Amino acid sequence: MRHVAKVAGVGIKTVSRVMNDEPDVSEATRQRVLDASLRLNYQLDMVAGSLRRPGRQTLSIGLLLPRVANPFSSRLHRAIENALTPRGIAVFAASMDDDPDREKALVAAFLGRRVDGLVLTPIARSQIHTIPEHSRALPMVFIEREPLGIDADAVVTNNAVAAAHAASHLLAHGHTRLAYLGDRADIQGERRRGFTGELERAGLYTYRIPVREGLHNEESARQAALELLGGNEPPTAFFSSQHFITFGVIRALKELRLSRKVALVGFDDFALADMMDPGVTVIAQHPERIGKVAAERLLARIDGDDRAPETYVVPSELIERGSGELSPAP
Amino acid sequence: MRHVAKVAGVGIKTVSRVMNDEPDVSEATRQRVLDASLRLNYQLDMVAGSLRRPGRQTLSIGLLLPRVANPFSSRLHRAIENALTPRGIAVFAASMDDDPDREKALVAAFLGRRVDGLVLTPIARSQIHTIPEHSRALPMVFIEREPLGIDADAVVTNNAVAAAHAASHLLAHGHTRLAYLGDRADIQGERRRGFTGELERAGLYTYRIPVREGLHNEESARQAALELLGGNEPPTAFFSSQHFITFGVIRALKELRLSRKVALVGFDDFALADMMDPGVTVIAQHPERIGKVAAERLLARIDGDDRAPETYVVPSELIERGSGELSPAP
DNA sequence: TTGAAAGCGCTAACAA
DNA sequence: TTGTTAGCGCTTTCAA
Repeated sequence: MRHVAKVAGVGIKTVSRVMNDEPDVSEATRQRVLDASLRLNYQLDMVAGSLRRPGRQTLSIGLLLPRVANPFSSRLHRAIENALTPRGIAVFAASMDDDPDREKALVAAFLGRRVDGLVLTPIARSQIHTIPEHSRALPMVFIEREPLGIDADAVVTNNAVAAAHAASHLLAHGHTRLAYLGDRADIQGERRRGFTGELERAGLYTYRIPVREGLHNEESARQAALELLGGNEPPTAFFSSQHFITFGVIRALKELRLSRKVALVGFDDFALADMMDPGVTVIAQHPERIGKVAAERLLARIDGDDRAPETYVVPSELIERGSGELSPAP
Repeated sequence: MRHVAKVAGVGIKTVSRVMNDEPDVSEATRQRVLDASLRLNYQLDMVAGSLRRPGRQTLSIGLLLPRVANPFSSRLHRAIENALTPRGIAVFAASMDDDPDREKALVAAFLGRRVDGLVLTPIARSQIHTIPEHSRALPMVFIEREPLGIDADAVVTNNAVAAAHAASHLLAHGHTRLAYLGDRADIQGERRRGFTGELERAGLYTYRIPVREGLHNEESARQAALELLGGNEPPTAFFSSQHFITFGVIRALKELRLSRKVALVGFDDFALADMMDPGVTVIAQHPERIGKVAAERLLARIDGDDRAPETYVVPSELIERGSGELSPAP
């Protein structure tokens, strides 16, 4: 920049003004500076600039996802990118892999890079240990789960209501022997409670409803489904709390040729769900909407909004495709 | 940092040494500095540090993907993250949406943030206009396509060979009326040439092979497939150059109840491909492998490797699942 | 409208 | 082993 100033025959501050499109520069000097910067292949250094700028903004944010390659995460990522790119904000993205230590390390890495804000899907039960004290005031938005031990906005799906809806949907089709398959009990507890709560309200003995949690992948979900279907009093309907669990159930049902006999409602929509046989009824979350709301909240906080933190609930949608509308064999 | 130094009663450089785990600090002073930094909630500022470090490394790279939410992109992203996180390098990710202007703007945004390297899946035909002159020497790795107008490493799938393999696979099952459905002719030209080239070698009149390109989404692929199937001399086998085109063909075949009559081989594997009816035969790329190689090349370049750039070819794999093994009706 | 000086938080080089 | 000084490239402040 100093070099450009010299070549253009102006002061260094004038170059800064031109590069940042600040007013009060005569068109003539503007042109001279632009010419010089082009000739010298000059490019403004945002990193150095952020050091002196008030608030030290870096125009970057950190995004902590369960896994960048998981479809829900990546759609969320995209929605957030869409909202931030127009403001010139770049996104650091990282995967946490259900590992609280990794979550903590990644938060530290982003804080060290002086991001202007953080969007995170928390893994750790409480954020007291993941967010160091000196950064509690950093603009932050939590997704999927409200923060514990920290005050910040959150954007969540209506998990309990949606799961209850799935339960009543299956009840309405005549099922009384239902089963719940889920991942981590702490994270997806809302879904389980919504589901079993509704069954209880309907007068079912919930202790007779098998609840299998801690299913971390497609294969363990498949195993769990096979086991239940092989037991006595096998379920006539499944509810799965996550897309890969749904995949496991689909496999189990297909293997046993029960796809058209046993009902299934899965949380999370997925590609080609309607092309399966039968089509898979799902509760579709709206990652695009969730990401958009989260990004907007983050921007508002970055812009100084200091209202009390709120939790925003984004409704999901039950999409009937066949598998959830099967009735139990008489 | 100055503050921590004062509280610990040491020089500022000693604090720097401790925070960066440099040697030659006595355990006693180390502890005093650590105590002080904890008491003051101090956190090292990497942004400021990068300003003075030799080579000005920021420990961040830019990753330019077609779309972060597309499964191929996000798996690639994950593989790159896996290779770079252990080195403490953070990843800026962004979507280009097939828009050369956006590509250029994002490159500029990352360069302005002084990333240590760039991984990109180029959209623009030539990179002369997207990579400004002053950054031609920045460590860079191209994915899916070799760079034009710039010298850099590239990592690609064996597109032509794989597509030729798909062609011979379909020929071996007795097909003579085949069709090719593809996205952008410039980007996926290798696949088309590999496919039609093999048919030519087998003695087919390739001018009679319908080639539909420019299919930008599932719906246009579906339309194209429906049209071909409704014409005279409908194809008995399809080759699709990309996962969403495969989806469109699957839809078209299902609508016409031809899923078990007309063969299909799709480029790119996808979730539940084996659960379709019939299972979908695909050429599976290995984004994990591609990403790993790309990240390793980038790290090598960052570490000063200055050998002549090379193109690395990562083999793909034809996975038989049924749809590609159907024979034409006699 | 323009420019000079100070300093953001840090690390390299060198001195003690 | 420790500390001092200079300066990375920029923007702010303030003076011209």
